[in-house]
Amino acid sequence: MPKLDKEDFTGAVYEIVRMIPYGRATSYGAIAKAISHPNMSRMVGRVMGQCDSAKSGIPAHRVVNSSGVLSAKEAFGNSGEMQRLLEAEGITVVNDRIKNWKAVFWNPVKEINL
DNA sequence: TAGGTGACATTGA
DNA sequence: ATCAATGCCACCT
Repeated sequence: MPKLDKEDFTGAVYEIVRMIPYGRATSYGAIAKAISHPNMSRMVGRVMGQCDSAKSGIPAHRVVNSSGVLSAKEAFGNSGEMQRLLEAEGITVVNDRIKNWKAVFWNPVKEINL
């Protein structure tokens, strides 16, 4: 398995997030697993927080926690910006939670190994 | 250099 | 639904 430096880890996370299809979303843990680091969900979150989603072209709004809750919305400059972006893609969000999360969830591991 | 604290989490009770 | 325990890394003192 590939040994990832912190920069490589960051880059890997970026790639995964960019792969997320329109109208879908995934979780931090899923991304961590996708790069062979099942316990680094929080690091993924940290990377997302540091990355400038708008500038990097990374749809960070498609990344939520395992329950489909928008934990990161405040990182978008707050005020439901994240929710708005998701709804713009056809994802329904209620009380900071993605509706029908099970169906919206996108599994990166499947796509990568494929 | 070493140690302590925090983080966009996850899981189980 | 809410609370507590766990674990890994990055950053600051």
